[in-house]
Amino acid sequence: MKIGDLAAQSGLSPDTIRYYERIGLMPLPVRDGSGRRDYGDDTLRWVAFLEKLRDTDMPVRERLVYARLRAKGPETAPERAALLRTHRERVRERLLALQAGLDLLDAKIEGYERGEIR
Amino acid sequence: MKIGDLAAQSGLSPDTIRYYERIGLMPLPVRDGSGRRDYGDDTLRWVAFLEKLRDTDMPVRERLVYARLRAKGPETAPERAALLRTHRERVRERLLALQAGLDLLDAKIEGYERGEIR
DNA sequence: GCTTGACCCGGAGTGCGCTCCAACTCGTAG
DNA sequence: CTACGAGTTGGAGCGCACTCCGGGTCAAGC
Repeated sequence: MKIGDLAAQSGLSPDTIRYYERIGLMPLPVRDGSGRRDYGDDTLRWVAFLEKLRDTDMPVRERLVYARLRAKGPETAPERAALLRTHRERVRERLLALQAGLDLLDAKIEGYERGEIR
Repeated sequence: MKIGDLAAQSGLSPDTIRYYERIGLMPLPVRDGSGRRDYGDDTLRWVAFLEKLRDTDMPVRERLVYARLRAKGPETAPERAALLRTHRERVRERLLALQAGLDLLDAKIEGYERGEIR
């Protein structure tokens, strides 16, 4: 799989993929005969997971920590789990805050609909 | 209320308040005898509302549109309501995505706990 | 009367997460 | 054989949302 294919299938741009590689989020891919990046399906799954983490607002720095632990080997599994648990707690809080915001919006829109807001 | 008091009560920094004023998010406050900003409780309520919108990821640009409509007068109420409804839809989607992310985290952490992840 | 601390202003700087660019090299289709 | 599209690199640039800075003013407490 070339970078363009990975980009198409992951939804990231080639530039973003190279950027992720530069900062260490993605492992250095093998290169084909003429120096082009060649990816396997494992990479696609990894990128997809990274995107899920991003979607939950995990900052790049933290995804980086996770990536480095993963690269280090299976013995880092407990650390990775701990990292995910910490992050999960933040996601839960964010979810609550967002729900509160949604409730406020509902109330505010209600107010507009009743003509109570000037 | 001086800018420091408003900052303390709203949780924003004085710099952020002045920044909001510069870009038009906040109305120009009255000044006391020596040129200092003097705020009333109405401003505190407005700032609090702005923060709630921010907490739901409404971008500054959009809060600005809302602020300008509000400043324009009561006849813009329908437009403001429409803006909030559009935003609410985005918040709902975000909430779903976040919930999906949370589910994934749960599953992943489960996997780590079962020792299924290398 | 002097120091202190809060405020003023305009503008520069910061951190994040990309995104774009120029200049180059390839492999393939016509 | 050549034109094209997709890839390569290092580095610059961008949009967002603040955040900080320097140099100044002013009112109140000691």
